[in-house]
Amino acid sequence: MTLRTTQACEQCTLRELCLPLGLPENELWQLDEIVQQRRPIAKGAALFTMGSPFEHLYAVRTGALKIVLIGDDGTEQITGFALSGDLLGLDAIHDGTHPVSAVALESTSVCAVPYSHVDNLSGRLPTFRQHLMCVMSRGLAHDESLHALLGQRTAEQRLATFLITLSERHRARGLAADHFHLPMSRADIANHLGLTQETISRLLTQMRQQGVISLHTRDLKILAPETLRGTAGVTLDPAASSA
Amino acid sequence: MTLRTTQACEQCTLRELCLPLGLPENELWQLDEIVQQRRPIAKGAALFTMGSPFEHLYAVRTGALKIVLIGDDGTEQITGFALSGDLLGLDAIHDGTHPVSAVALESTSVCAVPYSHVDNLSGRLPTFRQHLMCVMSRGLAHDESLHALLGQRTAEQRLATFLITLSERHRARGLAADHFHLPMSRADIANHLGLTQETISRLLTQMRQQGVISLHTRDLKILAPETLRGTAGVTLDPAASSA
DNA sequence: CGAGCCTTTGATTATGGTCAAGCGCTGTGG
DNA sequence: CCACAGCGCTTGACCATAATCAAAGGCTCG
Repeated sequence: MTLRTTQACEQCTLRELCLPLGLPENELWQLDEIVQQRRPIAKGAALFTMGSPFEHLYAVRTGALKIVLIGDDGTEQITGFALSGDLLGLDAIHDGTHPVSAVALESTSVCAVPYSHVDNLSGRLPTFRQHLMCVMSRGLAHDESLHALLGQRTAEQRLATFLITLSERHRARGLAADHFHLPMSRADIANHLGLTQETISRLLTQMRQQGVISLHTRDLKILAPETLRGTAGVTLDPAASSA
Repeated sequence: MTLRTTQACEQCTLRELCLPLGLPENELWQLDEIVQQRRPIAKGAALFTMGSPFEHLYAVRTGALKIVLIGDDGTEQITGFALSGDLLGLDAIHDGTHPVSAVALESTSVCAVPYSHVDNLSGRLPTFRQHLMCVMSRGLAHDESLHALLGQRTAEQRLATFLITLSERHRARGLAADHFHLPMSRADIANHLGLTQETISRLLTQMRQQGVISLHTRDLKILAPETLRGTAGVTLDPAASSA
């Protein structure tokens, strides 16, 4: 299940996004030491499920996941989408149990880091500790922006903001910001934004007709980023989606 | 402006909620050493404002505040309410600037802790570091529940959940869970829940008529907690409101 | 090639928003 | 102590946005 590879953080293309950020060259090996690679998670399978014991932090290497919270009555809420470089599990530290599930939207590979080792490193390497605090802090700030998005914005503004945020996250990874693949379904987007599948579909059609985007199945091109930004109305911090 | 008092964490009634939690007796003085008391903040005044430089973490001693995020277009979103024992400013760590404002809802006093000292303590005292991580982690988990509340619930469910959450927070502070004062206006509640003042007013009237609550001005009694819990439908983690 | 899911589109409805007016605290100054 | 100003709250009438219900078309994968 868990297999070590020769893949080192030092060579990873995600160094600048992921945990290693801020660690001096000569300390990097200490992180490498404790990072475990996992075999890919199949589309639709869970990396971890709500209620399961918390042991590892995960960093997404390739692929994408949705973070899902299931309510007492069975309703699902997608609280975020994790892309490569994102860190998962930080919300589980406080009670040793995952409060959400993480489900792969496509074949996905992750690095796993035992949390006990993370805590240990935190005590020994100030820069690592500070970086970890920054990641969590950014998560909190991001959630506040999301709250504003759901609390104050129309369906159109939410969708526009969502697309821009995705675009920015691609840019941050050195990928094309104006042409990418949507790993999630319309229903997933709708759920995340507090809307319905039908509303998302109608809005996408409308944006297509207005020439703001081009979209075939899940292949998205942003044709008029400025227009999109205009309808969004607000800027949502493009940082860490979910924790 | 900043005055040290003889008030020690050791004697504080909030010890079990606040930063000292988890610190062994013989380490507590190290926290006392760096905590500063501030003169009370008047109703309507800000403890800090969005965009201002981040230097201190704050712990609410008495009173209550609303945490407000102001959008590019001037719209305000109240992302949470801070009660005694709550920690403020954790969302500012990542970029050295407060992403929100904190405005007193009534005369409020706080303890201020320079963040540089917090970081320093984190490095030296593992239990302190772990507690801090727990607080942030709980904040992240709480925000996920809030997302579900805004994304999936009706106006009535949101309000019921809000009242229950407030009630639980009072209970956690050793106060009456079924009879307390609402420090915020109807408009503030509405804004926080993504609704309007009028909707909140109508729902409160309805709950009053059904004998679920009694409410005169801002004096709230929960008469039928189980009924309220029933209409809420979901349980929202009553932990740290906002960070 | 077919089953099943995802997506689109249309018709209708409902929840909560908007606009508007009046009441009632609360606190201040005469 | 009372009067009045101002804000907060309530209530009503009407409206709009997005949900719901329904049906059909289009990928994807076995």
